[in-house]
Order: sequence, then C-alpha cells, then structure tokens
Amino acid sequence: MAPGARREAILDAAHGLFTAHGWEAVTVANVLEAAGLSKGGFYHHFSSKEDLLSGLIARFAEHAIRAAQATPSSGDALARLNGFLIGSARWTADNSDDLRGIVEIVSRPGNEILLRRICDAEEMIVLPVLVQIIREGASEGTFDTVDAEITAKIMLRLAQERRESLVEVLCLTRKGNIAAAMDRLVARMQSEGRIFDRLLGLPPGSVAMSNPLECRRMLSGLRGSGRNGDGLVEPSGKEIQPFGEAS
Amino acid sequence: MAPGARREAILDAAHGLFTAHGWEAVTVANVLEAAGLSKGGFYHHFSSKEDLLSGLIARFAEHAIRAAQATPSSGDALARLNGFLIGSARWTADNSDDLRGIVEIVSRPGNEILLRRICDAEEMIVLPVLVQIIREGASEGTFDTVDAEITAKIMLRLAQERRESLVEVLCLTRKGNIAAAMDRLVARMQSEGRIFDRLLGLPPGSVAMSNPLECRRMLSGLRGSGRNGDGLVEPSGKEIQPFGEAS
DNA sequence: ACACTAGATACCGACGGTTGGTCGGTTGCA
DNA sequence: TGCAACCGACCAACCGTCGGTATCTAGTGT
Repeated sequence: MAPGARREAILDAAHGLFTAHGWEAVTVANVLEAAGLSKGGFYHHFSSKEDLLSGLIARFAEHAIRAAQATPSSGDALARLNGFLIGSARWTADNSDDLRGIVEIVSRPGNEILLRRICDAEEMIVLPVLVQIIREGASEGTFDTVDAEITAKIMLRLAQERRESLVEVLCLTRKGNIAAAMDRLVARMQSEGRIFDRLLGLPPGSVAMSNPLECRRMLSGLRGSGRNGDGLVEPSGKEIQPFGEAS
Repeated sequence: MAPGARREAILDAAHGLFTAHGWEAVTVANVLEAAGLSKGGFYHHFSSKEDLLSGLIARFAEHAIRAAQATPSSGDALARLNGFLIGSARWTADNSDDLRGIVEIVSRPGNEILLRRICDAEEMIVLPVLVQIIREGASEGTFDTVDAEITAKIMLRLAQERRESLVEVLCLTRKGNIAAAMDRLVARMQSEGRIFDRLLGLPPGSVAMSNPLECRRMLSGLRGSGRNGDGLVEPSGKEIQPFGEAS
C-alpha cells in the first residue's frame, strides 16, 4: 500500500470510531481491525495512541487553516472582520456533515481531551488572525475596543460553544423540525453579533451576524442529511454507549 | 479509623498526587501507597478512579458554593453583582495557596479532564447566580444587556481563564518581581471590568473591577508563600514530569 | 451484668481481563 | 543488498473484582 494512503486510511478509521464511540472507549485494537492492519503496522506509522490523536487534530486543523487564510485583505477592519466571520460560518455550514460527527461526540463525557485539543488547535490558528484584525481596526479608528486579545478570545470561545447549539440543529433537521431549531441558532448568532458590536464600540447591526438576513444566508448551506450508514450515535442521551455491538 | 476520616485522607493524598503529577500519570496504586491503604479498602470508599475525581471536585466545589451563597441581596442589581464579584475575587485571594496547586497543574497537558470537571462544577454553581442577577438587572432597568445567559457565560469564562494569569503572579511573587506581575493582573481585571460595563450597557467604571483601587483591594490578601515542603512542581516547563523519583 | 450471636462496616491482598506498546522476524520493492 | 512496510506473539502495567478477615455494635437469652 502507498505510504501516505495507509496513514490516511488509519486516520479515517480512527476518525469514524472516535466520533462514534469516544476517545477512551476505542482501543487501538479496534482501530487496527477497522483499518485492516496489524499492531506492528500501526506503530510503524504512529508512535502512540496519543500520536494518532495528534494526527487527527492536525488533519482537522488543515481545513480551518485554509478558511482562516481566505480572509479578505481589502476594505476597512469591519469589512475584513465580517468577511472572516461570514467565511467561517459558511465553511461550517458547508462542512456540517463532517462537523456533526466530531462535535456531537466531542462534547460528551469521556472526550474532554479530544475537545480540548481541537479547541487549542483552532485557537492557535484563528486567534492571531482575529487579534490582528481587531488591532488594525483599533489603530484605524474603526473599532473602539478595550483589549484586542480578550475581545478576540471572547469571539472565539462563543463560536466554539455555539457548536453545541449547532449540533442540536443538525439533529433536529433530520427529524423535520427544521424551522424552529434554525430560528434558535439564528437568534444565538444575532446575540453574538450584538455583543461583538458592543465589544468593538460599533453601532448595533455593524457586525455581520447581527443582521438576521445575512445570518440566514450564512447558514443557507446547512443540511441535515449526513452519512448515517455506519454506526452514528443518536445525540439524544447524555451517556455514551460502550464499545460493543448495538442492540 | 473513623468512617469519614479515611475518605478524607484518601482525598487528601489524591489531591497532592494529582496536582503534582497529573490525573493520568497517577495510578490508584500510587494513591493507595500515599494514603496507606489497600486496594480493597480504597474500593470500599470509592467505586472507581473516576469516582475519586468526582469526590475531589465535589470537595473543591463546596468552597465555591459557600462563596456563591454569600451573594448580597440588598441594593440594585449592579450593587449585588459587584458584591458577588468582589466576594469571588477576595475568596480567590484568600485561598490562593490552595488554588495554586490546583490551577498550576491543571492547565498542563494530561490534565484536561481535571480542568474540564472543575470548570463544569464551577459553572453549575456560579452561572445560575450570575444569570439571575443579570436578568433582574435587565428587568429593573439597571442593565441593558443583549442576552443574560451569554453575558453570564462570558463573565464566567473570563474569570476561569484569568487564573492562568493568576498563577504567573503567584509564582513571580516567590521570586521577588511582585509589583510588575501584580500590575499585569490588575490590568487584566480592569479590562474584564470594562468589557462587563459594555456588555451590561453601563457607563465605564461601573463594574467593580474597572476601578483600579477596588481591584487592588480585592487582591490585597494575595500571597505567594505557600506550602512548598512537598514535591510541588515548578511551573516553568510545559512538560509534566512522569511519575517517578525526581532526579 | 454477662456471654454469645448476627450483621454490618472497614479493610486486606492476590488475581484476572484488558490495554497500550515492544520486538524480532518477514515480505516486497528499488 | 538495503530499507520501508508490515506482522503477530509477547510484555508490563493498570483498573477493578472477589473471597476472606478483623472490629465494632445491637440484640438476645439467662
């Protein structure tokens, strides 16, 4: 098998298993079986189970990097910030299928490590971009902010915690009650937008998300179909099912 | 041995070991040895290693509960909020010795679970109190807030992440460079205060922390001595030392 | 007041199943 | 011939269990 392909195959298998059953419940033996590989083969590509996680996070982060690098460089700071926010939200909407699996499980007990790692990776990529935009906006006079770094961190944290709402929406979409769930998400994003307005010293409605129309446009790509062929867990209960066969 | 005392002794031993070496690096056998107990005895008091963690968090949360319950009920919402904030900060300052051990290590790799659990427990206790104050303030007309829950969550998260700065201060205090470090912490708290002012629709300087004098008074009890008799880890490096004998 | 029993509580330590990781050996391609 | 990819038996360590023991209390009969 091609050198890169095997590694990618292991990553794929691990991704599916981890998102379906959680980091701690899945053993390397499970990954081996799913990837069709022996133990020796696995440890030839990854130095440990932790290393496998790092690889997974790194692959996930690559997408986020591309999104962050697509930040527009024209216009004033507000235009650039809005461009970034819209781009991020749109990316989230476009990749909702992949995201569901990750986020749905990551916020459950037993997956604190996964969640923390993903958030850290995201922070390392996104935070500098945000801080720079805000700093530039402040020196331009566009923004009137208390502290660029703290402001940026608040924006990031809110976006990260928003995903909890996002998962609910994605799951409700499958069950029909689309409109109500979507309304809740839009309301949440609007609130975030208004908060950003205040933090940046802007008149209400300046940040893209505070505009309901713009908000809905951002989420237009959101779908709730997803690959439910394999053992995707229903997000209803709080408890994670131990790694066994389904009933 | 008295029924409660043994449990407490185990908790004490576990606390020391976990804070010094991290959750995953410490085995129950280590706790057993430190507490002077057999495996059977341990599992008579705790159902699992996880249960031990829960007990530790619960004991830690008791303090926070008392602080939250001491919220003043007189005055308008702003007065009560300030009372709560000052009370929390003062409690942090008074218990800085105990806190250092927890926070210093908790933010290291390998302790994501501990950190997450502590933050969750804190959230469960503090968030409702904050939300209520903000809601009341909004209906009173004292506050003009976008969303009470999100605002409360931002306040909580900022306070939680502030501890990273707090640890630096506590460590620098031991090495002499007190003033500079303290200034940084005060600046951080002031920024937080100003942000709260905006989020609550208040004129700058309304929230207690935005006042530098009040800020310093809150931290007046902060000391950096601490019990360094046992094997407290130096917070310099990023890497956690594996559970073995020191070099 | 005393002896005896029953049961619960606290505790012990050997044992088992599982897991992450190692290592010498094998295959196949350049 | 050499090296990367891969195999699978094996190892040490860990969590949690289980049968068994000591101690203390409550109840009972005399």
